[in-house]
Amino acid sequence: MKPKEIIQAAGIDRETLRFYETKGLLPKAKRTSSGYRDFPDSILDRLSFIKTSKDAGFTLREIKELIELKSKKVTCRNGRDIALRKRQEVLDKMKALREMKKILDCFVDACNEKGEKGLSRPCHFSFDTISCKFGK
Amino acid sequence: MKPKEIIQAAGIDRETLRFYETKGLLPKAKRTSSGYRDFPDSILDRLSFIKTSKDAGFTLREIKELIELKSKKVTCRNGRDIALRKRQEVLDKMKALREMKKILDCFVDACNEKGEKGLSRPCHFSFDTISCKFGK
DNA sequence: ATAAACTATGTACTATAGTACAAGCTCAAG
DNA sequence: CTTGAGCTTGTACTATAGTACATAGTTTAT
Repeated sequence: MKPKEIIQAAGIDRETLRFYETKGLLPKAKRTSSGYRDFPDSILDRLSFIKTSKDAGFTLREIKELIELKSKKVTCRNGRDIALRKRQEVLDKMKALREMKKILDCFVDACNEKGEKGLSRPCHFSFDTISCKFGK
Repeated sequence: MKPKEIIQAAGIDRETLRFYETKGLLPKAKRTSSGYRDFPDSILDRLSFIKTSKDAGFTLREIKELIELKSKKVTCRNGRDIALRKRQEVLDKMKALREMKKILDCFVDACNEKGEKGLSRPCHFSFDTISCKFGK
């Protein structure tokens, strides 16, 4: 695949594609006679994996480490253990999100409890002290 | 509270405290006669809120916006709607994390399926193509 | 054949979130 | 009354994840 096809299919821009390439996150591209890059179609899976991982809050460095588990230096056992640690990080992040959701729900409830008139006025409670008096 | 008490209680360092202060994330500190800062105890709630928000993947800019909902310019209705949008972002992040967890689970299962001998050898499948053939 | 679109490379710039000094006050203990 | 821990301000530096631009070569459509 040529750059333009890739960036259209993956929804990233040319510079980001190159940036990921310099970071070693992408499969090696063949070169045409004139030096144009020709990536394997699998690059779309790779970019999709990068996106999912980024959305999950992992850095490009971490993503690279996951990608490199395929390398022949890493045994399945080591790879599995690394994956299990990452899995735990994911669970921790989920916990943080549940906590955040709770805080936001409480804030919303506190606003709604003010009724129609209250909703039109400034709200003087703030997130950091609200700590879910509303039993959520 | 004086800086040292705060950084010990909150587990951040002096420079980070000051950095947050310059970013307008912290309550105003009174000054002692000699110019030392004296923060209200509520700073610990604030720092805790910042931590939760950061763990949930929000930027300091976003966190500041949430903190400023208390300002008198914002009605409860507007504040509530902003909170509801943030809540949706949290739900989206949760979805990304579930997706990531699924990928990691599949990788772990794929490794385990190799058995004792396989676990000691390199694993040649990678995350971006594994796409949960294992029915998770 | 020539202009427009596409590509490669290199460099520079941005924003975010800190982290690391350095110089100079202040306060509390010995 | 001095010494060290703690404080203030300012400045500079780092890493991450891009984004923008300039220059130059290549392909494609008219």
